[in-house]
Amino acid sequence: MHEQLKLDNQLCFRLYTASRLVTQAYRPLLEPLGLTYPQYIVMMVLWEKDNQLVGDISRRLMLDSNTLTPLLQRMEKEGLVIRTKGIADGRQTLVSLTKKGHALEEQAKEVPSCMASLWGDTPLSPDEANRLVSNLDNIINIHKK
Amino acid sequence: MHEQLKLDNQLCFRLYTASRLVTQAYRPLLEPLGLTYPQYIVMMVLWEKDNQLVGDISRRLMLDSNTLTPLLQRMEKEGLVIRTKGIADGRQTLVSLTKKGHALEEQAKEVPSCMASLWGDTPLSPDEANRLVSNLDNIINIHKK
DNA sequence: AATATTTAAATCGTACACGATATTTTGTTA
DNA sequence: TAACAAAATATCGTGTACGATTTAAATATT
Repeated sequence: MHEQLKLDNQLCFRLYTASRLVTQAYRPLLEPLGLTYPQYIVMMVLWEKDNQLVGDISRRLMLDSNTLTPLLQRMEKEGLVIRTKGIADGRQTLVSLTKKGHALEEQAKEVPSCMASLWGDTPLSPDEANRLVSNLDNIINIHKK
Repeated sequence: MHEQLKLDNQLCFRLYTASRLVTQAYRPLLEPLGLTYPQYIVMMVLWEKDNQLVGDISRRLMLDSNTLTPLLQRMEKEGLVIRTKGIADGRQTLVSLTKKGHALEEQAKEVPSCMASLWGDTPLSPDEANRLVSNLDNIINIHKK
């Protein structure tokens, strides 16, 4: 047996699992808002700044149009956003919040603290958390195109 | 704007992105083996110990049968594993490596070091790496059922 | 200006994830 | 022991991910 091929020695498996489990933990909080996790992060991008191009969202979330376009189409069908063809540049698509999409921010503002409370008894000090975040940022930067 | 709703303050988004990007980095290494990343971790489980039940793999990878069954069926179609009904307990399904599946370990043993070399110039000391792993394990344990 | 190249999204096909439900077999209980 | 509850997979439907290709519009070249 090749030692390096052991699952327990794999950082990637831990990332994969941690990501899945944390995303699952969001589900009961997001379901009342009618959002999936990917939809939630799109909304966060738009709540920060409305009227962004698909390309803006793409760069921010590091997701390509083959993922974003169908996702945004579903969100449009739900009445959360509107997609309009770019005026200056006809290739672009502008994504804007609807009134309903805007209003959702009020309900969503509770979500982060709810998640935080799930971690209440975690042995993860603020210092440790910062290090974790910066390590993840490093990993992301290594693999970013 | 609600500060906590900013994307940059979200640990989950970093986990999600890091996981996606690292998995993508595996692709060129796994493609020659004819494996996807989820298939690769199933193979790792079976290389460690052959002849395991779907339930064993399920507990190990924390993936349910609704994910594993189709995945294993595809792997069976590729000739990597065989699925046989349990003898003692007829509800169970035993997953075994084929000769081809066994043989693949030889080629796969290069994968971890190839991945490691991608991280060659990473400012991530062994100590830091250990801490990262243990933080991820904490996160996983918090959300494990 | 006509053609070629690049760019921004969209489309398509395949493979996960996962909630919900169904199926089959085993264990339990009245 | 017949009816029932529990367990192990499997199936189904929806929503991502992502490589590959296509489409349409803008820019660069000749």
